[in-house]
Amino acid sequence: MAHINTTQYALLGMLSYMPMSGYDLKKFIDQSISFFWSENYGHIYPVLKKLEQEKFVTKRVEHNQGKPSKNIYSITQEGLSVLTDWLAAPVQKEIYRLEILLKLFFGYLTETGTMIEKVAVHKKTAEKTLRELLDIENHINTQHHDLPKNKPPYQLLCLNYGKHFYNMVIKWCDETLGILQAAKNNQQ
Amino acid sequence: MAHINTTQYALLGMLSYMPMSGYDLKKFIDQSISFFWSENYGHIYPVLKKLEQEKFVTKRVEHNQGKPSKNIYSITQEGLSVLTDWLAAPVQKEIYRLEILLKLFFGYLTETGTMIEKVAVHKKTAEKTLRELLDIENHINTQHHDLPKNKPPYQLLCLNYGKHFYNMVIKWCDETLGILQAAKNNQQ
DNA sequence: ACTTTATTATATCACTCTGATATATTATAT
DNA sequence: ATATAATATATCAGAGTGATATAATAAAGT
Repeated sequence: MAHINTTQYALLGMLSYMPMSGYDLKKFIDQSISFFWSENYGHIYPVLKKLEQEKFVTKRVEHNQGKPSKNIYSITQEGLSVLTDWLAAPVQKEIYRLEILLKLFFGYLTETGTMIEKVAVHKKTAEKTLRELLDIENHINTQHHDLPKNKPPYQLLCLNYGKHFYNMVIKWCDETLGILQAAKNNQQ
Repeated sequence: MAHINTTQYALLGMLSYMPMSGYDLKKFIDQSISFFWSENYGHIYPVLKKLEQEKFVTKRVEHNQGKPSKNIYSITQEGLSVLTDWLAAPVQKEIYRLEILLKLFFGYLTETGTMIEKVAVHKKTAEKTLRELLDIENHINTQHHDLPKNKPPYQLLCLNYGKHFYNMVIKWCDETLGILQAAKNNQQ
């Protein structure tokens, strides 16, 4: 067997905020947790169907003028229960597959300049994502939404991970670029 | 279509070091790049078969006394060529799926103590991996293997990423645990 | 008026990758 | 003599990715 299906819990968690369609879920995920989690239609729709069969969500059809109809899913008591069970269960082994590092590991097979370019692009991407995260943080901080009293600011804790992560990536890129550039200068 | 098959390049890259069997490849990967890359038998064997059909590797059977026979794969000139082409190609979009953050994001649905435990375990795991990385670094530094002159120390650059990453994770865990503990004390 | 393009919405498919299990051989420990 | 561990390959169900197909309506360009 593969990993347990984590997508179902991601969807249930998002539906605990509010009832949504598959299309809404994708948009919501992309706009809130995309820096550490992603889902795609090819998985969302079949998983929603499965969750409905298991009675963890209920479906109703919403007819909209000016837009196609959509299937709105709501989480059930049973769904909320399996979601909180999952929250308490141990985290599965995290799998990292960092293609940038795989290329760098085999860097000796190619020109130093090729690797410099890869790392430079990686840095640019990290800087862009960091700016987006800071925008989100700003957005959360300026809107005075009533956070539940005495509950930790979970969204900000996640965001803080992103800030730490991308700052670290930028720092590593700078260090690495320095070493690569020095080696390249030495070659000439 | 899904992502392009990156496993084939990981295997070709490893075979550029020396000819190996599928079993050897798995061991080699687990012992060298497991902190940023993983492969498993269920993928290694079919990909090796495909690489052989495409003439990017050749197979010979090695009969060993005391051990089962094994299929030793060697990279061909053509294989080396597609490998270096891949090195020069842009890095695919990196996909992050951090289950620990997904749980934390939905933390408001459960007890603060549950989330404290998750983050504490995460910290312990990071500390253990960091210690393993430092052992590998020590190992690389003490063995005086002749690094190619004027070539950047690519293995150490990758390792350095791991050190930055796990140190960052530990720092974030400490910050997060402080905030969660404060919130919990406030609840009582 | 007509066509193109963008957005909303769902479904499906080929392919990648994961983790478990099955099978077989030999070495080592009990 | 038996159990266990290590070596070695193969296979399978299921998770997850990204592309494409389909269809409805809105907006924009010609």
